[in-house]
Amino acid sequence: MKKGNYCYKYPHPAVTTDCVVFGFDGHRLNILLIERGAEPYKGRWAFPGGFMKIDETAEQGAIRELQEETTLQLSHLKQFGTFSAVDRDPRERVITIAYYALARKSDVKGGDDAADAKWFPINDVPPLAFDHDYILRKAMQHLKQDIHFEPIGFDLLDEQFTIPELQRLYEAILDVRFDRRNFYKKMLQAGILDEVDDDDEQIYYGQNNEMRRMDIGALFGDSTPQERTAPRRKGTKFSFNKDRYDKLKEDKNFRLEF
Amino acid sequence: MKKGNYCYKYPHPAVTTDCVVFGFDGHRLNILLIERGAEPYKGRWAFPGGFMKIDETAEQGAIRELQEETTLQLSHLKQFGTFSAVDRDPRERVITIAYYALARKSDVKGGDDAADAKWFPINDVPPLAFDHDYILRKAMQHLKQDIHFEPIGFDLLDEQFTIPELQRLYEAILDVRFDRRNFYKKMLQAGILDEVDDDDEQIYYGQNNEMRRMDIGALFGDSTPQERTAPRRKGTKFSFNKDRYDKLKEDKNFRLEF
DNA sequence: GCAAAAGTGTTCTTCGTACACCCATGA
DNA sequence: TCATGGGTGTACGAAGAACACTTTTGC
Repeated sequence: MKKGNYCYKYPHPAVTTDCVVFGFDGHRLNILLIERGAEPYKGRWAFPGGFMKIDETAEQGAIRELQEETTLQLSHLKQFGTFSAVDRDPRERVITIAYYALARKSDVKGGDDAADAKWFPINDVPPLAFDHDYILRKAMQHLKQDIHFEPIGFDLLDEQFTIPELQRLYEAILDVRFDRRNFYKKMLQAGILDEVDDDDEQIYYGQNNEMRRMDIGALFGDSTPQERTAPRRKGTKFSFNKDRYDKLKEDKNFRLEF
Repeated sequence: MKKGNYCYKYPHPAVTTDCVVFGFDGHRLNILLIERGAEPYKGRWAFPGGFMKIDETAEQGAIRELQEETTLQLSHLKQFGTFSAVDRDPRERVITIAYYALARKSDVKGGDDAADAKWFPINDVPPLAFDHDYILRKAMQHLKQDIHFEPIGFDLLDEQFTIPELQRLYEAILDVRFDRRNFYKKMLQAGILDEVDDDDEQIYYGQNNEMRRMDIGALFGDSTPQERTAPRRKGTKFSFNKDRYDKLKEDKNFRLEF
């Protein structure tokens, strides 16, 4: 007979949520960790998370804990596993429902209030509390799997990004190298990126000559992107056109794959 | 203050496991359901499952409940989600960790002891208890996703199977049609199937003439499959060579995709 | 002006897709 | 003998992989 105010006929485990927050610094994939201030594992780093309340869903709990501990307000959490090893918490039986989330650099600004929250490059993570090392490996596996087939990478970049930035992101997550030229081709031909007109500098457009045809956009019925007649400037920004992606995915059995 | 013998400072949800068992009858995908004998949802059908014990992992609990309720002994359970809607069980707060499992016809034999367990074609499922309709949709999504890239389909067929059987399975799960000839080619060229020599009848081998070259197997260094000189007999059986699959997957970044 | 990164195009090969015929089996 | 399903080959086109050169930018 244990003490406490909430009693049950059979033993109940405690239920927590944990959230693996990924970020991208332009070159490496990072995760956001919290330094534990209390036992067990005091002083070790762990994922933001905590006990689920009895009147909230696990996802609501994860969002709440994330906000409380890091001030980050993220809504697109992806549940990737529930971990239930019997001895994973020395205090009592605790199972944890794990999510991952993707944060933009712009999300993070101002999030530094949380003094004990810190970003770590994915390849340089300290030993974590509980079974969080294991959970991290699983999170990475799921992120790799998911980004392979869904355009979630854009959630790690700012609204506007360059193709090389995007490539570095994919390379960091999947731990592979792509040929720059093939990456360009694939991304642009996919037809889900909008070129952002940098208002100051339109000099380069319509300037040049020799009708260098590019069949990008020839596929789209209604939308008629500007035909390129000159090379893009260095550092040309693009944005992800989610509407068009959704439409393509629906219409054709289109799939952007990496 | 609730009554009971196990008391906690904060409220704890109950934790159950549920297992969506898929089977294949040669033409359609089926799932195994249990008729509930008690309230709530008495008389409705539900997935085998039940409360997780305090000293077992969720997976162990799912395996145990499955065995108890259906006599099926399956070990390759795949966790695909944890469901935590606040009102999903009218009795108390219950979250459920959901798995799916794949059963062979040979597994099922003798499993009929469980009088209240019954197979239902996936397209003809009665209204289910709790949120199990929703969970079933999620299970299907995950099965489709998984079979796309992992050779789990073989776990639904007997050890030996014909290519058309395999094709019907894929078609049933993915709800698509494949061209028979292309399906043969893809499967055989993948190099993960062993042709089973039907001991009675080797008549057809080495019999015929005109050196019909097939480059199947030319890729494998050590293993040297018999070169085909005559067409296979109708109903030729194959088996899945997991070792070779694992090796291919490792060596090359090989991936069997559907 | 030099190094590092950005931007572009072409060729070859691979793979998916579409498609036609013969054989075996059983009603 | 006819219908149904099983087993095999071929040809075309799309997409991925390999690959070189020019331009821009910042030290």
